[in-house]
Amino acid sequence: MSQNSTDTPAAQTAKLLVLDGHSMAFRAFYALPPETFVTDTGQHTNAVHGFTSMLLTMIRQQKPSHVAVAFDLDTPTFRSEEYTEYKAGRSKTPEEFHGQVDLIIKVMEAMNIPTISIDGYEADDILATLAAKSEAAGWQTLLVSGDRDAFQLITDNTLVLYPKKGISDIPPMDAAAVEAKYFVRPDQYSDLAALVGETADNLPGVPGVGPKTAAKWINQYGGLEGILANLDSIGGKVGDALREHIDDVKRNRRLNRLLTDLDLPVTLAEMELQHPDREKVEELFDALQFNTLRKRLFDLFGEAETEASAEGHAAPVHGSLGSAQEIGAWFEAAGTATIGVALAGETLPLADPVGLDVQGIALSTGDSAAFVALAGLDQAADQSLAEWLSGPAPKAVHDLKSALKALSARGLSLDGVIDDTSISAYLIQPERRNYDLADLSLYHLKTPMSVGAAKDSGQLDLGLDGDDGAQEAVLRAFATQQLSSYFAPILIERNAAQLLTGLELPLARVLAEMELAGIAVSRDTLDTLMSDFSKTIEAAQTEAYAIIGHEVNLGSPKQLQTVLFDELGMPKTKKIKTGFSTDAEALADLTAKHPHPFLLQLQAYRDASKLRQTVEGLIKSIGPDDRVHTTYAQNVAATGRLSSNNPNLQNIPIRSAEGRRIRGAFIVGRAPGKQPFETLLTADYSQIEMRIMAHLSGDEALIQAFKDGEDLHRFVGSHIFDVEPDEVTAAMRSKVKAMSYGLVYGLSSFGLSKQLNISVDEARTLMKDYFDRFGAVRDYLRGVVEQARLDGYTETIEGRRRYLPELTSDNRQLREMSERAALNAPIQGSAADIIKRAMLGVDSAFAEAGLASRMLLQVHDELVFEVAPGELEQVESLVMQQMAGAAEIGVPLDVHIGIGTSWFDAGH
DNA sequence: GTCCCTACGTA
DNA sequence: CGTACGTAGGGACT
Repeated sequence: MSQNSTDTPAAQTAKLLVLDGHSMAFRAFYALPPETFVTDTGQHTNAVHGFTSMLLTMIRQQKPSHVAVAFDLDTPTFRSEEYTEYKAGRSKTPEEFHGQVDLIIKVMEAMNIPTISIDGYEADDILATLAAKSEAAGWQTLLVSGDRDAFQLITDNTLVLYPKKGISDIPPMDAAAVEAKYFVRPDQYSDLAALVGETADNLPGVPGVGPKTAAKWINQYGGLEGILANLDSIGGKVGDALREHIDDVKRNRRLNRLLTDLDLPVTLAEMELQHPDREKVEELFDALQFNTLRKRLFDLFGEAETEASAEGHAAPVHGSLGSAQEIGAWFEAAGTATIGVALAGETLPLADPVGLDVQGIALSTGDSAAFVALAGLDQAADQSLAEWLSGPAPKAVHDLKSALKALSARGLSLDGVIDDTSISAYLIQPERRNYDLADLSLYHLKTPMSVGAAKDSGQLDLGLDGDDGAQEAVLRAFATQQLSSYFAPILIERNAAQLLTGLELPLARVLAEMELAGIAVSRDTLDTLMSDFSKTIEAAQTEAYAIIGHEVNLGSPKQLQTVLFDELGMPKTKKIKTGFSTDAEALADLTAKHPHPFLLQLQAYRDASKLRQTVEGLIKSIGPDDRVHTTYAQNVAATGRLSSNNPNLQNIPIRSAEGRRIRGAFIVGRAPGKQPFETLLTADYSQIEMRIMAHLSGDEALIQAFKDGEDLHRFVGSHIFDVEPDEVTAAMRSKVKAMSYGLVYGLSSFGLSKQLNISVDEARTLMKDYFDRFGAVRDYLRGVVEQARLDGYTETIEGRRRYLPELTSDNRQLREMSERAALNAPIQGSAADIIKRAMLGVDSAFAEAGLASRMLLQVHDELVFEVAPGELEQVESLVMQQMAGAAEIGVPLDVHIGIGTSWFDAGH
């Protein structure tokens, strides 16, 4: 325990940081997903990454002068010798954890940080010994451990960091914190733990005694010794239990006492924090594929140098910007770099199309961040900000469409946007389910979107700790900037840069306007429908109950199964996970085989309930402007289509007469403060997918048919049934239609036979005849899958990719599903490309012509417009022109236009 | 409250 | 055993 004088630098600057390596590695392991952190060689690195990241954060935050890491060994310890069950019952370490501790030790070597382990003792004993040495030298000590036993070591100069869950930014525990939590002093903590027991170490305590009782006794008798001396005077059931388990308590206390007098192979002085071995770090981090961490590490150690040498030099502007001068200076300093922009504010109710009440704007380059609160800006500052936002300076945002809507409510515009990371992430990975910024940051940058990580990059010293909204926005701005610069080369490599800049980003602006516009609805019409559908529902319900003689929840498939298959003894339908299907197809089947009045009432109930549900949803979403504002998602459909939600206006009924009535509730509206619009106009592509199929396959016969403007299905029918076009019957035509569309989805002969209610043989013949006549289509469909297997992706006419790794799966079901997706994606996706192109064209054409008419809805192959008075002719011609001219695909793009004061009327 | 399942509306 | 979506209720779970 001797302490020679060379071990002792100036006491006021020395601060020792010691980590319990194993326990922190475990914490890191469980905090980060192992599947995200794996090298090309298959080595998992999540624990290594998390551990290193946490260490860097601590070095940055705590600024220790000395650092060491202690590890347990696998060999027995004096504790397991005394008590063989010590730490027994712990689950085996997960497969993915293997090898990671060795890697952590290598990282420590590269960073010149000593690692210590001692045979027969645990890491916590090393921590205790080091704390004692440090204490004796008059240093400060920070111990990082996941073991609560370390609390006994807390003094005025020794603190313990006990990371709760994962690795979070929590302050170190001091004596006051221990007392607040456990009601005993740190030096009494081991007494308390001995009484209560420690599950993690498999040390049972006194049954029925928790921290509260233990603390009470300790405070009453001064500690375990006092309790032992007064054993007999402790009453109650717990007193009996204590006496009964007193040997356990004594054993616990012997085992949880940490040793402070180990002989260590390293002196305190040798723990002085040094510069990392640059070469070793480069080599190791290359192997581990730690690119972001490498930068953080070198930034951290590089920064210390520059900070020291650059004293008196103007640091980059950090912090809250309040004046025009500050704002200008920050942009000046930022130069021409792309700046991440994120908004802070209050989320508005779901029904409000604006979404967010903007209160501030966060900005971030790679190494400097700032926040501008909108409130309290003087006119000059306001103008300076507005000009920058609407100017050409390159910006990256996450979710451009939302930002545009929110800013427009503040009279602000946003230009110069070169990236929307929610879209670029989608173009890179179109199957991903969520594009939350924090998830993308973790997945792509391997960096949690946390205050700690940002601070390590020199980003967050803003003095904004009190303002969560601002701080969070700065974090988002930073993560957006980082992601954007990470994505930029990937987008180019994947041929997606043009798609982003030339199509999706401009489209976000068009969609923002459509969402803000919404579409007018007639509340009266919807109310009428509501009551009509309700009447149908009630009548069907009453009848159904009467028929079976009791009530049943007609909306419960489970209860219906009982009625249909048990009570009414109907033949079994197709099997589903929870029994037998009661879906519409199954009910139709049953009606054919086993007619029963209950089935009719059930179907009537189903139909009307579905419609009422649709109407109810619409009524709920009517805004104060008597309009419904949907939200389009640009990054949901894997094929490149848009999707619509809140409410979904892409699935408003049209097939049944009753359902179609709902379209009558969507009506022409009036612009605020202006005269009413004149009419609605719908424009839809006819058979766009078949035309794309003709184009992609290059089938001359199909192409010619489209060029000649023939009735496609009649034309195909005449070829495969070998009759004159006017001899194609309705039945033939509908078979051909089903098959043509089916092909686009990868239909099998089995599927076709089921759909058309014909034999599989007949279906097979039908398909063979089709492919005999249109051989290029068959060749194309085969080729698509083949090519996709080779490339790993399919491509649309705009180069939009869909990645299909499962085309080579051993699992047949997965593989065949991917094959069908591969057939469909280029066709559905190209159609999506074309209508998106058309939307941009229409938007520009309207703007150029100075029209007040506007686009309201997109339904995959249809656009809905509100036409201002006197503009009908122009709108019709521009829309036709832009939609038909959206792509040159060797067959004409036929556009059908309808006009009317409601969507229903316009659709006829 | 959350999740899965079934069902069903659209292109 | 036909692609792509969003929504809603039931029912089982916490």
